[in-house]
Amino acid sequence: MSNQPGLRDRKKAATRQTISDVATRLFVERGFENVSIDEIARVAAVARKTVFNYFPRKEDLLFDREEEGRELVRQALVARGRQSPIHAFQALMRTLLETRHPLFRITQRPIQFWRTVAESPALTTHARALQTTFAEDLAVMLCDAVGRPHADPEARLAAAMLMDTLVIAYSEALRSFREKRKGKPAAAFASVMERGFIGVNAALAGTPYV
Amino acid sequence: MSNQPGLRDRKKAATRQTISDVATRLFVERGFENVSIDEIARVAAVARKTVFNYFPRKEDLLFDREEEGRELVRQALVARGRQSPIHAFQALMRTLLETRHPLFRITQRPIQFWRTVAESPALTTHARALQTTFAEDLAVMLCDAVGRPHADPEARLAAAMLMDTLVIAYSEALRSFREKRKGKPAAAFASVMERGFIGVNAALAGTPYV
DNA sequence: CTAAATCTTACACTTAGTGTAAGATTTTCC
DNA sequence: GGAAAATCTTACACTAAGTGTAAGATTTAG
Repeated sequence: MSNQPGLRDRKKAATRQTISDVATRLFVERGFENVSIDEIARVAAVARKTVFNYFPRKEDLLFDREEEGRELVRQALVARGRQSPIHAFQALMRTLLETRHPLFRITQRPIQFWRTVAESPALTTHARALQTTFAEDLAVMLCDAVGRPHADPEARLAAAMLMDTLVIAYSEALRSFREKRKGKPAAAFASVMERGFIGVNAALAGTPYV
Repeated sequence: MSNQPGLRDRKKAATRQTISDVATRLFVERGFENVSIDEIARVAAVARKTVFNYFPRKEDLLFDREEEGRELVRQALVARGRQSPIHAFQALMRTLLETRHPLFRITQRPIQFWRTVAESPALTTHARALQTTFAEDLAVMLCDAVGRPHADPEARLAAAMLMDTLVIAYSEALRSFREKRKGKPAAAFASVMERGFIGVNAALAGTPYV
């Protein structure tokens, strides 16, 4: 089963990457609404339809790395041993922050990225939708971890609160980075995160999730 | 200053209502994506552009009563006396539930409404965006109540968690209504709500909000 | 090397949403 | 009561996102 990528797959990956790179650059430079798919296709030297082949919606051109975080959490939940799922999740987040994982690292790139998002209503809406989708997926993972049906409201509550916590903590880290003075971004992140975790643990007390 | 509505305003209100009614009926009957603005304009006997005059986006044709809840919360927060803002908010929600306020009442109409939303990706996304917007507005109100700057992460955390709680509680009430057997919807609502409130109060302990 | 599978492309089409200016109606003010 | 100002509706033209289809090009399999 030594399945090397093959020429076709390599070309596809290259095309996809080219389109994504061109689009991201143009969006950051000139704003999401001021760049048309036609222009992206032209600059990437590809047909308009090809852009839609890889990215069904215009917003997908920018948000292209969602699966990473999901997979990280999934792994941590299956390998959690005797820990409760929520504690495993919280431990993972603390580890990612302390080890300066790329997803949590604050540099100029994410600053630019999120400024571009904030300046576009469509992108802001899409980011919110992604957050909710992620929370729903997390809820399903939590249900699976304790063997409850997928619609369990306790899991949904936990997942939603955890995502809120992380999103707000991250946005505080970004702000702390922009306003140089007040301490390190990681400290701002941890401060909000620990407060949120306290809330989640209290809300879920007495359930198998915590 | 006895400013009665006047003919023009009455006509405007009537036109707006007609368009909204026609649109809602068609969406519920045939699905959001299967009804075009052209058709709504035709059935409502109005120009296409007039539809956009009243409802800038297609989604706005369905979500037309957002301001009510906001105003309810605003009132409760200014008239809260010596209560903390979060307790005032929670007390308001309990009252609305116990007094069977229209916004919380579960009948066939909201069931249909939310089924229509659930069947359309665009509407689902829009509903999520509205939830987040509401949470942000609530955060600002909380900040104002205790005299802190608007971006305070503690207020944002509290507001986001409160909104999650209410949305999930409401969706459980809807479900309890659909699956007749298990108890009254209000009980399902209260159960999730009280759990969420415990979490929020724990997360915000030690702050002026609680 | 040929045939099947797959990717890219060109073309045509639907629909959301915007801009503009002209026509119709309401309000205001003399 | 009537003319002018303000406002609403409408027609028209336009941009851009997103979809469907079928033909051409390229890679893969046998």
